[in-house]
Amino acid sequence: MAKSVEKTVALRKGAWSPEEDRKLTAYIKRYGIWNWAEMAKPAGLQRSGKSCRLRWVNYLRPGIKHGNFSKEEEQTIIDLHEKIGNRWSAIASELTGRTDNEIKNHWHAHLRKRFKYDLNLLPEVEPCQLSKAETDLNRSFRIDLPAHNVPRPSILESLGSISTDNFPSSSSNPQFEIEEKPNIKGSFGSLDNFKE
DNA sequence: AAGTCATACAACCGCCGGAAT
DNA sequence: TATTCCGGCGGTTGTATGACT
Repeated sequence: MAKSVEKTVALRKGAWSPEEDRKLTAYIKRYGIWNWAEMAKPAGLQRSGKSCRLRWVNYLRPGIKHGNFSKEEEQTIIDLHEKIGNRWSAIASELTGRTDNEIKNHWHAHLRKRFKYDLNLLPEVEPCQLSKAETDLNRSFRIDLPAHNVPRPSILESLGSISTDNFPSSSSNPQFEIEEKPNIKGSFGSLDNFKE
C-alpha cells in the first residue's frame, strides 16, 4: 500500500527546503497526523513517510528547543545515560523540547568525549578499527580541541511565522484534497500544540 | 587566498515491536 | 496464529561551516 506508493514515486532525499517545511507544517496543521506514509503525497511532498515523520518530530514540531544545551540539561543527560544507557528517546522524554536525535548528537559531539576523558576510559585503538563516529571521537579526544560551538543560523529563521493563509486551500487545489482518512489509528500528533 | 582539517548536526538506514487483519 | 503494516528507535553517514595551515 504505502510501500507501493513509495516505490513508484521518485522520492527526494537530503536536506529539506523551506518550501517543503512549509508544506508539511501546513498540511499537519490542517489535517493532523494520520498516516505518515500516505500523508506525503497529498501534502505535495515527494518524501518518504519516514522522512516526513523525522522532519516533523525533530525539527518542525511546535515546542522544539534549538540551540545550546544548558548545564542542567547536560547534567540530566549524563545522569540518565549513566542509568539507562543509549535510550535516547527515554532521555529526551525527561528534557522538555529536546528530541532524541538532538540529544544523541549532543552526546556524541560534546558529552561522551568529555565523560570518557574524565574517566580515562577511552581505549587506545587503531583508527582503522573504528567506525566513522568512533574515529571522530578518538580524533577529537586526542587533540583535545575546544568545541567552537557556534550555532548555525536556523532554517526556521528563513521560515518566519508559519501560516496557511497563503497556502492552497483544499477547495482551490485538488492536490490537497482528502476524501477521507483511511485506516486512522493512534495519535493525531501534537495538534493540541496548535491551539492558541 | 586556497586547500585541508575538524566539528556539529540534519538526515538516512535497518531493525524491532505493537497493532490490525 | 501468522502475516502485514506502520511508527519508533538507535546507529551511522553526509555535508555545511568555520578554523587552521
